[in-house]
Amino acid sequence: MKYWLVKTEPESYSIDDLVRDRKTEWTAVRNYQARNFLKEMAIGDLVLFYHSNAEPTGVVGIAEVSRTAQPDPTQFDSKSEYFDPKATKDAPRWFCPTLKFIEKFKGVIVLDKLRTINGLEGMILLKKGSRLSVQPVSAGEYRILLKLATLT
DNA sequence: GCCAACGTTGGC
DNA sequence: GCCAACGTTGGC
Repeated sequence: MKYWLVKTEPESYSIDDLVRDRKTEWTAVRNYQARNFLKEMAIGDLVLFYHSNAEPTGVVGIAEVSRTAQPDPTQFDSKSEYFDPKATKDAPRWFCPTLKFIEKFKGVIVLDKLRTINGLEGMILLKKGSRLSVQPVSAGEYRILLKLATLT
C-alpha cells in the first residue's frame, strides 16, 4: 500500500465538501507528473488531504482511494473550464481516481509546523517552489503526520 | 494582490 | 531541440 498527498484549494473543494459527499472523483488535475501519480494510485491507498491557498494552509485530514483512475470526464466537456480539445475518448489524457472520506483532523497541521518536524524534511510539499498537487508520501512521513494529527 | 518558481507552448 | 513568452500555482 502506498501513501499520497493531494492539494486542493478549499474554496473549490474542501475537506468539509468531502465529509458531505463521502467520496468524490478527483478530477481537473492538469499536470502530467501529477496525473502519473493519480494513475499509480491503488484501492486502499491512503491520501493526506491538504488545503492550499487557505487560512490556515496545511494538512486537514485523510482520504482513501476507493476506485482506481478513470478517464476524467471534464476533459471531454466543451463547457468545462477543464476541457481539453486534444483529448479523445480513445486516447484520454487526464485521469481521476475516486477518493473516499476517512477522517477530518481536529485541527489543521499547518505548513509552518511541518517545516519544523524531524523526518519530514524530504517531503516534496516542503521543497522550495514545489507546486506538484499530487505527490507520494513515504510510510515514515505518513506515520509522523498521523502522530501530529493526534497532538493537534 | 504580489510575485517567485514552475510548467507549457510554439516559433524558429 | 532550444528557449522566450506566457500562464499557473501557491505562499505570503
